[in-house]
Amino acid sequence: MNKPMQLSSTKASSSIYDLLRRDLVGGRFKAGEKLAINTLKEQYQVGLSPLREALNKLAAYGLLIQENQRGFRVPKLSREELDDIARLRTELEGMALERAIAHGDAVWEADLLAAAHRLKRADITLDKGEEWERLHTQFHRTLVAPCGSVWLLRFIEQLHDQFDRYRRLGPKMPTIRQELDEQHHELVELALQRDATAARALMDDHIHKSYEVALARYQQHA
Amino acid sequence: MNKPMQLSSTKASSSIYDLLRRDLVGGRFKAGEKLAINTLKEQYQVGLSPLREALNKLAAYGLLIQENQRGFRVPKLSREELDDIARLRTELEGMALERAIAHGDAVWEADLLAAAHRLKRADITLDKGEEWERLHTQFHRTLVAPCGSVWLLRFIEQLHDQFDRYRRLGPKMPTIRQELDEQHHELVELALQRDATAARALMDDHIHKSYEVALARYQQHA
DNA sequence: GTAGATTAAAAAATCGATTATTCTGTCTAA
DNA sequence: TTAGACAGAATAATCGATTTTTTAATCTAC
Repeated sequence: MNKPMQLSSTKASSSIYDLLRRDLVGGRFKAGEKLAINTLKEQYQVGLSPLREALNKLAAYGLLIQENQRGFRVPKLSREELDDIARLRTELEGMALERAIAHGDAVWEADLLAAAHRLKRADITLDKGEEWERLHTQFHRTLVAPCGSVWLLRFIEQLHDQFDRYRRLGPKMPTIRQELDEQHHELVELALQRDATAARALMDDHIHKSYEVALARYQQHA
Repeated sequence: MNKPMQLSSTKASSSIYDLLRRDLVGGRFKAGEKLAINTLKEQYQVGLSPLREALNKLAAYGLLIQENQRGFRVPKLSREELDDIARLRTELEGMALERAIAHGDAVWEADLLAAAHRLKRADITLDKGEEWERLHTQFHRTLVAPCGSVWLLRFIEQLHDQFDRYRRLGPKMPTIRQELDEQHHELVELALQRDATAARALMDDHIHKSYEVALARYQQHA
């Protein structure tokens, strides 16, 4: 009766999409680099059709540039774009956070505490980076989840991915990382207290600090 | 020396993407409808591969839903989503308009006047609908173009397409249409006067009026 | 009757091969 | 010496066929 209900799709095209997205956000490809489809085919062990379908989706999503008859390339990075992304994140995530605080219920409160806790644990146990990244994304997603706007959430997620292309250019910076981690917990507190104004202000600051990290890394070239 | 510089890509995948996007926004498919790929292949006279690549892009863009192993379907419409889209449009387009008014130069002013004029002419000459739609989209695009944020423009365009799925459910309504057309010209005036506050207020009202049209059409079923 | 199994038909996803386009290095003529 | 033309190699895009999965219809046991 309880069907297997596979969470991760068995579709080749979907799994290669997830892998490529992760690798593009994580910086395993150089910005501006041209993707050699045949090489990817071997590296990821998939056929041409599913691979191309995944690349097309990623291009529509903004993680790749598709050029007329010359394949796909990784978008370049630029100071201007980083500024743009950070500014929009501030606007949209602030908006979403206010709405989430207005509408979030008890289940949300519990989810939020859980997400923050898991994130802290992953940080303490010094788990490998990819897992921390997943939990970090999940935390921010949970924070704004009950904002009531599917489209707003969609745009925020897209901007997060774009932002992370910059943030993840360099290695960890323990000092600033700790500061940002503390803000995660303060965000939870303010959210539980339903202090939308203070929460939004803190979110602004949180994004600004992350922006400074990302900018520093970008300027150390890549 | 002057290369052909084909504006419309010769790529089958791209042209079928444009066609399908236009038809999805224009309501030539029923909401919730399942797309029969083989039928589409014949109707649009393209091969399977370019067609699938276009469908994948449209799914990533939000004009189609891709289900695990059962193809593509047209997203359902809902009152909640229409409200969501209209609200976000108000926020994002207002933001973009303010920034455009702050940064737009003399070229922008000229483009704006031209776009508004072309739109008015198309309306008077009662050109066929598709051309008016193109000019209308172009006008709104021009209005916010110099906002300085590539990502904001991208999101606004996406929301416009989504909004139009509702707005274009029914036939023209001449009375309200005229009112909206007048607002286009008032928007140009306020933009040229660099009155960001008034322009934003008018834009809010413009979107709200369009929303009422879209809502009425949605409620007359489809 | 009805729930569950079985199977045939339909449709989706993928593969392997073909075609079309772009890129690269070499050559020629001014 | 160098701009342009050309040919061959590399790569992208597309096609036709195959494989896999879902859907629908029928059957069987209770």
